[in-house]
Order: sequence, then structure tokens, then C-alpha cells
Amino acid sequence: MSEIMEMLVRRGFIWQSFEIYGGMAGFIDYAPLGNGLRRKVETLWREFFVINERSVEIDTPTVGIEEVFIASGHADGFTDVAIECSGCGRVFRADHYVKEKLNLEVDPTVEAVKNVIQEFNLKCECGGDFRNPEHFNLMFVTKIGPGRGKKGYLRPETAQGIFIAFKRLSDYFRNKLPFGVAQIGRAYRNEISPRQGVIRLREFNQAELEFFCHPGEKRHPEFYKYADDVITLVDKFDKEHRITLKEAVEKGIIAHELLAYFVGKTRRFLLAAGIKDEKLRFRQHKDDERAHYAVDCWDAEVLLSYGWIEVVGIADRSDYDLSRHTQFSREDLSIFVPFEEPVKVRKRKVVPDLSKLGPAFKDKAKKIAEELERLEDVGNDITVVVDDEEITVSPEYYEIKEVEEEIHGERLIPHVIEPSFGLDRITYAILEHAFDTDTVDGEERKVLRLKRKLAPVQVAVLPLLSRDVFVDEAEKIASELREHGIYTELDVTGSIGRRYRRYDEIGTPFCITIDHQTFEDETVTIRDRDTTTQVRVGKTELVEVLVELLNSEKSITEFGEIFRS
RNA sequence: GCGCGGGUAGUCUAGUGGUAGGACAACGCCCUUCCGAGGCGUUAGCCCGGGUUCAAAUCCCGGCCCGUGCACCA
Repeated sequence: MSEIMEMLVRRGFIWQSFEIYGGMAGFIDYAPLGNGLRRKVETLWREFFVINERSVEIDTPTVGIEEVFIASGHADGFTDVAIECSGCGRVFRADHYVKEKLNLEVDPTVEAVKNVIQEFNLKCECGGDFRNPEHFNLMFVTKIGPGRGKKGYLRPETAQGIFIAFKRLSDYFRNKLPFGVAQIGRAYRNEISPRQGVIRLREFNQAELEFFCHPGEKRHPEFYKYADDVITLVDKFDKEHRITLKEAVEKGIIAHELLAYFVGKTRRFLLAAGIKDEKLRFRQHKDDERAHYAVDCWDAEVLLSYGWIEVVGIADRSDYDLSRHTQFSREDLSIFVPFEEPVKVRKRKVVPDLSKLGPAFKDKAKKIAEELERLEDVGNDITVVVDDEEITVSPEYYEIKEVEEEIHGERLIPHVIEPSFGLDRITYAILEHAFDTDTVDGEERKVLRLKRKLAPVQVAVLPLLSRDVFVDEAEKIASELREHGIYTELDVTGSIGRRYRRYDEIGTPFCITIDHQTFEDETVTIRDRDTTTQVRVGKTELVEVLVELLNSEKSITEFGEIFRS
């Protein structure tokens, strides 16, 4: 186990789930400190992507019904059959492999594939035999309700819950584009072989924003905020660029301004969370790498001990999801977008005469009329198709009128830009980038240099000695800090130096020490984790000073005289 | 999923068939005027299941977990 993982487990950031039963790969427990940190990362994310955006946050079920994932395309793997070689261990998608080797279309079912393999004695490229074919899908299946129940899946991403609620959401925003909808929550993928600690989990935390926009207006009014930020980009040809976002858009490296806006915002968020700029890059997905729904995709990658790891995916999903759900649910998920000026259009319209259609066509009359109204610029005898029946309607049943219409807008399916964050990976990356060791008097000191606002324990109150008077005073101060919402720990055990080390290791930015002088002049010391310097501050101003320190990056030396430097 | 290497207190580690040892950490008491001090004491361990054997942490088989290479990662 790496030095940092050893610390994270020992100090209570993360633990292996189901440990007393031997554990299960792909699942972790967030221990007290790790949970605190992740919660704070979520809060920071909300500040960026909900509060300071035209966005709202919702929460939808983690279980989804089968229809959702058929529409979304995630269930395709259902009908995919995988075959694995018993010799070399390679896994192929069976129908693709059969097509390639035998030039044969095979039904993508286990039975059909099995028959083909036997009939043609199909071998692996390495000459090995294939095992029995199996269904291949990374979604967890579940059953809703008793008995045979209804088939459901644990969601593989939070996004679908947003797309499904689109009509309600659009209405909530009074049908005005653009708008964003965020969701923070768990998602599940039944990974074949989860590895690398928290990097690939079977149950993980996502923070996703679906930003719905006009297909022709992929811009953002606040792009100027990030336009001049210099970032590292790796394009789909593996070419590295170190340029501003503005240039990246102008040169067409990033497809459009809105995508670039979210690249910039994502970068600022990650930096605010403590990711190091020099260990951060944005990489464009290659053409064969993109998900089935994406037209362009940029990953934020962070350099960790595991290599460059994807922590955020920023995808232009176009109208893929809303179109698919329109098709499968038969609900209209388009939005009416008014033109700036109404457009006048002259056209010939077919106006059905229901008083004649009715007696002649009886119960079909209504449908025929609807079909007729849909047509324009027609000849004399019109043929329409109603209930698979061709019906010819002669001119006596309708009138053709030349009309001038004002068109006020158009219905269109919004496109969606999706920044999707892996919170577990980000939380881990923050820890790795914050982890530092330095040497003091030949002793190694481990320090977690977390951003102050993310530290799970913000302040530790430490009586210099374990005598009652010191401890009583420390308890009073700790209570006061807690009443003001500061996450405070009180620690009485061990020498003062040992206690400083403890809190350095878990990233606590400030230690308050009660010493002899406290009883002489009502002051305490504040010790800064990163510099280990101390200043003396009056007890009465302590809360105010700490609140300001915790919400800024100011130096403690601005708030008091240096003590024992 | 396949191959290789591992799994002994909270952590790290010694232990090749015969009573499981240490370090650090933690906890208690004493001492102590600021950066892993000291003294005394305490807690705490052989991943799980089966087999071989009089006897298994140790040998064998299977599983689980960790690491790693291949494959997979919509």
C-alpha cells in the first residue's frame, strides 16, 4: 500500500467496504474524515455549477425502469453477447467477431452465437477455444416489486433522471433557454475488474450538470471570465497545446464557446479544490473513444501516482438524449423558441370540409382531416394514409386557401452540454495533491495541505498541559467555536508536538493552544499548519479571526504578533 | 475474466510444521511552559473455507481482498 493510502485508511478517510466479511472490490466506505472532505467538495461544486450558473439541482431515483435505459442506449449491451478466449483471455463482442471472421450476420443472442461457434468451429485469433458466450452489460440489474416484478437497473449515470424530467424542468424555467440542471448522487457500474483503490468503483458519486441550450447558440455570456485563462489541451491527434481558451475556440480546437466555457469553469473549480495546475490537463476524446451519445468530449485529467486519470468529462451530447426519449416515450420534448421578429409566410393551405367528409368517411373523417391539414401546396385528388389504408380524397371535400401566416418561432430539441464530475476521484486527487512531507529536526512530518475551506476538521484546540485548568479553558474555547459552526476537535492526550503532528496529518489548518500566558492576558495562540508559525490573539476576537482565516487564504501574521517563531 | 506476486494487532514488520515476537500508533496514570520527549501500565493480530498431519501462520486446494501485466472501462 502506498504511503498515502496507508495514511488515509489509518486516519479514517476511506476504508474497504464489507471488510469483516473479506471485502468486495469496487466498493469503499467513506470514513469520517473522507466523508467530511467529500461533502465539502460537493458544497464547492454547488457554488460553481448551481449557485453561480443559471442552474437548479434535483434528486431522482438511483433505480431506473428498463424503458429508460433502452431509450438511453445503455441497455444495448443486453443484446450484445461477449465471447472470451480460454487461451489468451481476450473478450470480443460476438456479433462483430463473427461478422469479421465469417462474414456472417448472427443474431445477437447467446444461443445463436453458440450454434455458430460450434458449426464453424470458430477459434480465437490466438488459436484458443472460446468459452460459452455470455451477456455482457455493465449495469446492475434489479427487480421492482414482488413476484416477477418489473425489471430495473441501478443507474449508470445521474443524467438520465434529468432528461426524463425535462418537460417539468423546461416548464420550471418557463421554457426559456439556456438553463442547467444539476444532480449529485450515486451511480453504479458493474465493472469487470475494478482496480486502483478508489479510481474505479462499482458504486460511485457523480456531480453532473446538464446545460440545455439552443443548438445554434452554443455560447455563454460569462465566457469572458475564462477566455484568457491559459490551459493545457491535448487534442484528439495527441497534440499538446498551451493556449488561452479564446484561442482554442478561434482555432477550432474546442468545438464551440460553450464547451470552452465549461472547460474553463471546470479548471477553476479544480484549482479552487486544491488540484495543482501543472498536474491538470484537458484531453479531447478520439473519434473512436467517445460514448454513443457524444459528439465532442473533453476530459479533465489529473496526474496522480496512477498516471493521468480522468476526473471530469465535458461532453456535447447534442440532442441525442432528448430525441431518444421523445422517440421512446412519445412525449414531445421539444421547446418553443420565439424568433426575435415574427416571420410572415405566404402559403397554400388545405382546409378540409368536415360537413362533407363526415357523412362520406364516417369514423375516419377526423383523421383524414388531420392528415389533410398537414399538407400544403397540393394537386387535385389527394391521397392520404389513414390506419395503413390509402384513401383518395377528391377536391369537393376540401378547399385550398392562400393564406399569409405569421410564424413567431420554432419548436426545437435543445442540445445539452454535460460536465460530469467523478467526485470520488476528485476527492482522492485532492488528497494526493495535498499530501506532503517535510523534515523537521530529522523527523519526517506528514502534512495534508488541504484548502482551508475543505478541511474536514477546521480547528484543533490543544491545552499545552493536561492539567485541569488548561483542559477546562480548552473546553470552553472549543464549545464557543463549535457554537459558531466551526468544526472543532479538542485534544488533550500526548505531548504538544505529537498533537500538532496529528492535526497536520489530517489537514487541520489551525491549532489553538492554551498556555500559561492565556491565564495572564486572556490570549491564545493560533498555529498555522503550513508554516508552523504561531500568533497570539485575544480570546474575545478568536472566533472572528478564525472565520476570516478559514474563508480566505490570508496569513495568520495579519491577525496578531508572532509568538515563539 | 486470465497470468504473476502478496495477505501476521490500527499501521509496518519478524516468524519454513511444535507456546506468535517487535516497532510505531492508540488508551490510562505520572511527569511536562510549544513541535512525533521520558517512566509505568493496558488494549490489540495469523483473510475465509476445506484438506494433509499427532500438530498448520507455515504444506496443498478453493474463495475473497490487495498489487501488477493483458483484456474490459458505453
